[in-house]
Amino acid sequence: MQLKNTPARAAISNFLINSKEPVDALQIINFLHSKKLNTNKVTVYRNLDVLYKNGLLDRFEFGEGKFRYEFKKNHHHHLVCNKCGRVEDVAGEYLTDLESKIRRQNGFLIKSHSLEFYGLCRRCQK
Amino acid sequence: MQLKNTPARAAISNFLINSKEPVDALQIINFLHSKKLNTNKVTVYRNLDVLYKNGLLDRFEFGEGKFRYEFKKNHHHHLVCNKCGRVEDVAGEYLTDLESKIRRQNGFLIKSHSLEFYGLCRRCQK
DNA sequence: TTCGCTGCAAAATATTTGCATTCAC
DNA sequence: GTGAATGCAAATATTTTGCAGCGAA
Repeated sequence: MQLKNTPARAAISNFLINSKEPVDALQIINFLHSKKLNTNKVTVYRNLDVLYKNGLLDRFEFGEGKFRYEFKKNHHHHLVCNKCGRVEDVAGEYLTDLESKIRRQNGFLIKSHSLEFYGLCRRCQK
Repeated sequence: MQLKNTPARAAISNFLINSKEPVDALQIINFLHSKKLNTNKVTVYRNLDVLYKNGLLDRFEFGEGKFRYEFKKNHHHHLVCNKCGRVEDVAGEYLTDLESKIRRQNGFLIKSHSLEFYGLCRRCQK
């Protein structure tokens, strides 16, 4: 499928690119409204879907009952603060040893993994 | 809070204990209905909530947009098959080295982590 | 008897679908 | 012009809340 560059898509992509942490659909909708770009929420969901399916976005769940998206970047994991909700990145570890062990022991062919850490960020420990 | 042993709670707990993989609310509701125990879905959700908050259940998300629960057992991770949807366990690795590295480098205090692998189970590779 | 549990109705939240119209290329 | 994108309304899926009555301990 041939992706087109519409104002809504550009704004959504821009917001995602500039976000410091994975964002959910509502945050995008609120941002667009604050910019007087009154994009319909359906359009936001459809854009997230298309961008995700075309491999431009990564999608995560952090135990919140909703999805969060971020522009694809180097493999990394997330540190989710249980207190303030902030999400920080931590450089990706490929878990290669563990994955080959699983391949040997379970016969399972791993395509991807998802690793999140939960706890207290530096700021919230004080 | 003082937990009581009601028929609904017993049935839900039993189903969770006997399940080979984490289950969602709907699976529990369907099971109860199949047993002619027409427990209301609200009761199921409330039981999951109470059992989870009392530390009897673990709660996971596998990128499906809903929660799955399982009776608490030894620390382990999940192998989620992208084709048939089956979930298998893999013995827990504590990621201790990685966690202390994160503690040092990010100042983040880790309380828990969640690690899921996605790919193809042995059966679905054939 | 008390406090937790349940059912029912309704609401809240997150996401998806149908359809007609508009727009990017 | 064609296929993709959008808006609106409506629907679906998951989960939560209010309230009155019931039941386990």
